[in-house]
Amino acid sequence: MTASRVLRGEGGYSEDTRIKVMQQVDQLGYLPNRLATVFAGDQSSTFIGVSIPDLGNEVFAQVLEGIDRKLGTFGYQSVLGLTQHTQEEEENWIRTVLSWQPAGLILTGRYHSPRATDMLRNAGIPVVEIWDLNSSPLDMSVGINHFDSGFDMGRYLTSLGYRRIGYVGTSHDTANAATERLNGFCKAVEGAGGAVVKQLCLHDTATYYPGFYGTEQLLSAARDIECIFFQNDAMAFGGLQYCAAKGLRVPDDIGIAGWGDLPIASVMNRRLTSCHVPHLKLGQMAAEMMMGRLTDEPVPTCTDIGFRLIPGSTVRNSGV
Amino acid sequence: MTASRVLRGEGGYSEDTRIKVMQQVDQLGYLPNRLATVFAGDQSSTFIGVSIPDLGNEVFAQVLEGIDRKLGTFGYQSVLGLTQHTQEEEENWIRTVLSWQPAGLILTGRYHSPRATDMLRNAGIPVVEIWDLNSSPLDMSVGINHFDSGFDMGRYLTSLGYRRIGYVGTSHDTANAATERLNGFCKAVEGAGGAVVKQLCLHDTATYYPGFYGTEQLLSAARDIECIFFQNDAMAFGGLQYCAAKGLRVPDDIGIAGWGDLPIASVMNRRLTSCHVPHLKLGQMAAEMMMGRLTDEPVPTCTDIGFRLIPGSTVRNSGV
DNA sequence: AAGGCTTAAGTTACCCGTAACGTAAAATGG
DNA sequence: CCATTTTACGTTACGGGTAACTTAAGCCTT
Repeated sequence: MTASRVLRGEGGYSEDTRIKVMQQVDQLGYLPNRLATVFAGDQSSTFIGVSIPDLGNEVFAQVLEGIDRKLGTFGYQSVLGLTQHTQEEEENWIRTVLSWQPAGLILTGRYHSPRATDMLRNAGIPVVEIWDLNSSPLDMSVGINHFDSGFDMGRYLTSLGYRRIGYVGTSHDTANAATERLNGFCKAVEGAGGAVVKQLCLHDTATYYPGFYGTEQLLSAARDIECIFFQNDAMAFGGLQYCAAKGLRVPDDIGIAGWGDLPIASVMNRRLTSCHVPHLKLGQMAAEMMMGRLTDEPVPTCTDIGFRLIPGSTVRNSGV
Repeated sequence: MTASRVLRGEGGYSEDTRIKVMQQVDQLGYLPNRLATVFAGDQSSTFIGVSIPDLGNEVFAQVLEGIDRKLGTFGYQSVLGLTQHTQEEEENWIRTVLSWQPAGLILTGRYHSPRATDMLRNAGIPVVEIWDLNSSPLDMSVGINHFDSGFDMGRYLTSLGYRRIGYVGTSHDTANAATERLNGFCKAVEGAGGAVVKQLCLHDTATYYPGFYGTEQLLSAARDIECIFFQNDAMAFGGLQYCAAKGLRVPDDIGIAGWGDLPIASVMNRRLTSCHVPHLKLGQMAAEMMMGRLTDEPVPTCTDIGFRLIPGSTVRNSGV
């Protein structure tokens, strides 16, 4: 009992006792059971549940890295959940992870099942919704406005004279960030007198190879496409390679635009037209907002982390 | 009390009671506190601590994905630890995560601090050491023999006639997998009458851009290098781009070999000489071994997941 | 030297779910 | 119809750490 005092260093014991206790601790290899502390309700746990769609997407891997590193500096741990973009998996994961009394949750995306929303509200713990900026979040939110980023890309491409544009992405839940980007993109393109002639939504992962064969499908379905906007950079690289393999010159024969600005872009000889999002910073900010809330500091409810359009050289230089 | 029975469905209650209990559960939004169950010692937790060096490296992100998905199918959760390749961070993380009474641990690498080893032994829970195959593991191990994979690459490159070879990697703890690969590589090269003329170990992350400028450094220090072996594919891509930028033809002027076979390789017009490791499968296997041990099934102590040399076309075709 | 004060250490109760046991009522059986 | 079994539900105790309280010992003051 006195041992508990010694280990927490709260005082009320003599130096002799402290030494005796520490000797026993060393000798027995004693590790405190933090479960008991949390269970007793004396303090909250140092778990933060973090749900991420998948790690095959480098972007989310970096967000998670940012989160976990920042949490680590505060002595907190991430409990991971890969929810594969589905609300159902997210709901199940939330139920499970809440039963472990986490100190808070960080969730990717703004759309949750009704039951999930209920549980989150009842849990009474901080929740940060990331990725998709949510102006009326459950609690806190950090991310970017995907609609706007798609819109900006659409405006940029049409400003270069592109009118007949294609889209290659993947389909998962309809209400996700990529769909918002596509919506913003279409709005800008159509507003400028262009047309998104074909939208291809593959039932596959949003990675390199689907980008490759998706481009093939798109171009065989609509030969007169002048430019393709991809769901992300990985798919755009796949498209770029398809063009190279088929002898299509980029940007002379066709324009290519991605989204997300993968690290590999930094060493490519040709800069991919894309949209940069500070992934690592996004993750760190999410963790900081969480920690701020847990330490009762004033925390902004909503943080727009911002994006930056990268003109690149895989689209033509200026209007025709 | 009867409620506990109803929720666990263990029987011994009437249908009327069941309905009444479930109504209350729905109404109150009751979620069981699994902490209490574990704490009472009636069952073990469903946490598995997973330590990974970093997620900037796509390879480890995929390993983690494999682990977490597989654990998820068994109703287990990963508690993440990014240990940045250092034993000290690993030890601290182990101490913390053990205090949460995890059901088991999955650790990257075979080298742990003495205290960490003590804690792991005393914890009395399953431990899987991944990545670096460990023939005498603490408990279980799954991975590949990195020395052998480096050796194979060295033998392959010398078989093509390369004699003056360079290496570009990063330095972290000396005793890690990349170092083992380099050791195997050097042994093979020297055994075949070649020489690893310069080994560059950058104090940076093992990613694209360090591969780019590392190549510059290496080539300016040793101009007569015929071929470069990189710590991983990301660095090799950086090297490839450096060569392209400087007008060095690959493989005519210089050979380039990476390691790890990144997904992006699948769409490159030129196949990077590399070594394929089934990352996702490695992670899944680690999770399966863990679950097997937890359900008292017989589990192999050591699983060699295997690698496959990819000849690629960034080195010359055959001996000079 | 008696009374008050400080410090060190021990005791009790609680957190929540469940194993183990207890009990009352209903069902079964001879 | 009473004895026995079964069913349904209640009670108690426990796990490990700690807040709150109690006790014992040491110290000082007048």
